[in-house]
Amino acid sequence: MIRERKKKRSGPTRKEAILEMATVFFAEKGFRNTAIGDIARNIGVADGTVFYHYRTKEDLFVAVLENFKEELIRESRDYLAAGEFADGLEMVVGLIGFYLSLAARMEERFLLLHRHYPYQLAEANPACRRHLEDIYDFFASTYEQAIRRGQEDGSIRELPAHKTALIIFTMVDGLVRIGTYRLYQPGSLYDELVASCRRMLQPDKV
Amino acid sequence: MIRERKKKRSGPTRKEAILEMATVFFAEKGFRNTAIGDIARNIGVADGTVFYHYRTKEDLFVAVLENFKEELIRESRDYLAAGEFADGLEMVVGLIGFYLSLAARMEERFLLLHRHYPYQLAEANPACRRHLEDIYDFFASTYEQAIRRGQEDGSIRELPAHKTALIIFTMVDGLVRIGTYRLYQPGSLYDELVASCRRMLQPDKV
DNA sequence: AAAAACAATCTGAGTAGTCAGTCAGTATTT
DNA sequence: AAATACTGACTGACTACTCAGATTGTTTTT
Repeated sequence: MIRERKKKRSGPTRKEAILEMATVFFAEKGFRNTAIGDIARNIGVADGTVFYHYRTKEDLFVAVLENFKEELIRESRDYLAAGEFADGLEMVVGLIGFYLSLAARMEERFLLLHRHYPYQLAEANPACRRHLEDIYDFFASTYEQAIRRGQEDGSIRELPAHKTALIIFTMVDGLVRIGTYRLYQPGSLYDELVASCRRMLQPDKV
Repeated sequence: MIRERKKKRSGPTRKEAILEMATVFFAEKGFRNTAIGDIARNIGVADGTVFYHYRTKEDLFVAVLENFKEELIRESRDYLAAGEFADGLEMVVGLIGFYLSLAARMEERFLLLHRHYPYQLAEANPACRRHLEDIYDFFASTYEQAIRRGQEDGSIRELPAHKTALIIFTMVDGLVRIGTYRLYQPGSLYDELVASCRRMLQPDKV
């Protein structure tokens, strides 16, 4: 079989192609409903090739999760580095908008986090658990920093920063989930969500 | 085989036993990871018996969901009928507490709603979709009623009742989910959640 | 430069296992 | 006798993973 050279920068390597295709399938159909053969066939590769690069299906899943985590965190860091926020409260609002835009842009991949499988796997697989914790810790601590900043500059009232961060993150992530389920049309909730958070965080008027 | 009589009130019928055991397995292990044989073996019944009462595995799942929906709504109605609330805001707070206690009491069954499978099935299976919509509509509209009542009695400010109801429900349900995943210890978030909601809903002090 | 040796990558038929659903026949109830 | 409830061996389809051998890429030797 004639195969394109691959080390010489001609697109993704096969290992990368497998990871990408696996991401699509795991997100869209779930772990159990994805056959290794689905992935292999879709990139024109033999089943065995998948197992050459990833020891087991589970390993492949964890690699997909790790890859997604890294992209998530990288993009978020970029946003935070570029963004200038008037105060802590505006930073919280900015983060909410960013998370929602990220979820819209990576809609398919976010499904990975909104399925039950990874959390189940996390109980038996420490690597999986670590990736999930990394993701949640990253966002929770980012919200927390914004809240503390707001408390210093007076845009946010005194309240437990960590707990409040978790509550806001839960809220925003829940909104994304509702959108995915298509039980409600979600888009219109954004403005109200931001307004609710402002009321929740702002100091009482004096 | 000697079999206990069943129509004569000696415990659940076999059909009911199958439904119960299926609930446990679908909730705990998911649809795809539950084999009909698991259910049958655990109640000492042949595989064929399950298919005698439920045409397919999918039908059985929808029956489980319907059953859960009915219990959820029945219990909630009982709570609402019994509860006396000082005003609309206290009713919202009461509902939050009730939902969390329900989720704790039916922890296993709530997993049914926190898996992705039912929402995926809903896209192809109208009965499944209807049950999910019934559940979400019920809770959303209950919160909405409480908010409207609060707006009449002055305990809640002017805000879009329906959207706010969805936001609060999302928040509370998200809290339950976080608890299930065991990534954070959730219990301690309850007080802060209620405090956040009060701030979100209360009129500005004048 | 060609050949040979070595290493890395890939292949796909094969294995062993699982499981939803069927059905012909048996047991129980009415 | 008829209807209903139940059985469990069987079928057909699927699938994770293996492995012996093929192909390709790189390095060393001649």
